[in-house]
Amino acid sequence: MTDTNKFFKSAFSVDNVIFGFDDSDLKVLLIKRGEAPFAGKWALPGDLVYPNEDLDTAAGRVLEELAGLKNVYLEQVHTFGSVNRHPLGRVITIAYFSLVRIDAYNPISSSTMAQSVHWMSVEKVQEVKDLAFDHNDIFHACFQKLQRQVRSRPVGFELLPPKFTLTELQHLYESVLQTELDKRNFRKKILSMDILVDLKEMQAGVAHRPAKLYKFDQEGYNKAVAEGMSFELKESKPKRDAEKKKEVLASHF
Amino acid sequence: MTDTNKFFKSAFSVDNVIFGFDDSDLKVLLIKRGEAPFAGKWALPGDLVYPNEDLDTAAGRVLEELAGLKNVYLEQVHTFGSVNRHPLGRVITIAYFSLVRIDAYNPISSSTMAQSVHWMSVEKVQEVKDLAFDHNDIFHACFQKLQRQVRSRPVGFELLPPKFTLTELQHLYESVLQTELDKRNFRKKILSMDILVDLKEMQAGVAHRPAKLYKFDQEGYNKAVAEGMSFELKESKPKRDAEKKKEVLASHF
DNA sequence: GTAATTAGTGTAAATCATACACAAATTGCA
DNA sequence: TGCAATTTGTGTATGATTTACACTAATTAC
Repeated sequence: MTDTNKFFKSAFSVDNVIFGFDDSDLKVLLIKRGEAPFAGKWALPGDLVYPNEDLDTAAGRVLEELAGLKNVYLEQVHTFGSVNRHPLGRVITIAYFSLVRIDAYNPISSSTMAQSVHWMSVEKVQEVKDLAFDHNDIFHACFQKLQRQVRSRPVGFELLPPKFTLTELQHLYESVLQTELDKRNFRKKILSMDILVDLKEMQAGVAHRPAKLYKFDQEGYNKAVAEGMSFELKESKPKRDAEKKKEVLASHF
Repeated sequence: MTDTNKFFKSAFSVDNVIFGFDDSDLKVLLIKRGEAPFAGKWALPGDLVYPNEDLDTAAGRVLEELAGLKNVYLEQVHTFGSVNRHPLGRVITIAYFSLVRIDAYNPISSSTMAQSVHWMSVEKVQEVKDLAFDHNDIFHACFQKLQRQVRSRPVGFELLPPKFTLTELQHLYESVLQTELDKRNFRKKILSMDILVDLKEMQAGVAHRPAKLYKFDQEGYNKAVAEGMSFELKESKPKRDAEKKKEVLASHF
């Protein structure tokens, strides 16, 4: 199947779609390239994988070098390997996404890689059609994966600060799913999952009724996962007849 | 991000978990290796990617060289790149799975790669713990992916002959999901999806009441997909109290 | 103290999933 | 010829889940 003397000049890199959540906006960390190819274009952070480095390690390294963050949630998404995707040679790239708390973000200015780093909202990224290389495709694949993930894992907890309100959590889900959710149904559901702890604390300094604060219950989550629980989400928009039809088909054997 | 002079001696391969369905058994195509490393061990079919070849093309080529099959359903699953996964050098591999009809399988005996090729049932593969390289991990990842896929795409149609009975289709689903399904509920559901055409033909030559034959309705499927339909499956085993609890959590916002 | 703002809460109706049993159609064989 | 064996094909009632929806409570700013 493999034969070392068939090796040819090639390399592999990792690229990382780093998601953060900030003031009701889901954002992605991009770098403005200073050098050719694609000088001046926005690109996803990435790097070649070192000879003695596992792929996941390389993706983690990129994140650490760029944002000073260790041990964040990281997931491999897809490998992009079109022959001509890189102008300087045959370079395939393994795409990852990661979830970070923007409030913990700690840019290392001395990074040689970071010419100009920017948290861009996903809406904006979706409008920028000329990211470097095939990074539009990579972003798209990773965002889609996140949207699927959020339905089966309470992915939100990596993105929010340690204490948060139910409204903040709901807004996070709405940003990820790019849809609106019904407040009462959302609360009913998420509370029934037994993955939140009511901190018996209140929000302070807001010009309206203060909200209760919650934290993520790691134990409750582990138990739920062990029991094979899945976390599903559905939008709450009013359904018209045409839309209702779909749902008939979406049901189960 | 990348710099051609940083290239080091490395390569990438594709490995392919080829699923087929035969007499109520889901099977995988394996090759018995004739040469070191791992001589005598079962391995997944794969090959190095050629310098001017896209990844998907390479995966398709492996399939064509080995089984004489073109244009089959092929999907990238995961990339495996542990530093020491290959004894002869740094070789990462991009894993694919494909779905083929065993009745269309057409082995090319002159293939230099094929020492000994065998369709092994997934149950058996799950018991064989010493596939070559990290192929146990690769198989596992691909089978899991198939199990997820089958819930959101009518994946079965690539695996069955053009005309089939509902019972055959049900057995296929049961093999993939490794569970039993309720006959009446399965039929109700799959027929409601509008992806099957009743051929108004009957099975012949069976020593019992003959079943109706169906074919896959490509148009109906395309339409359903366009409408954002999802195809979900659930097992039909009796639920005891402990199990019922999970389902409460599995519901939707 | 009043306006503005957001938090927090319950219920009824519709839909969907599940559990379950028997008659019909064919072949093989006595 | 007909009876045993086998598999097909079909409907309904129950419980669970999802959905839609509106008002009161708590706070700040002025």
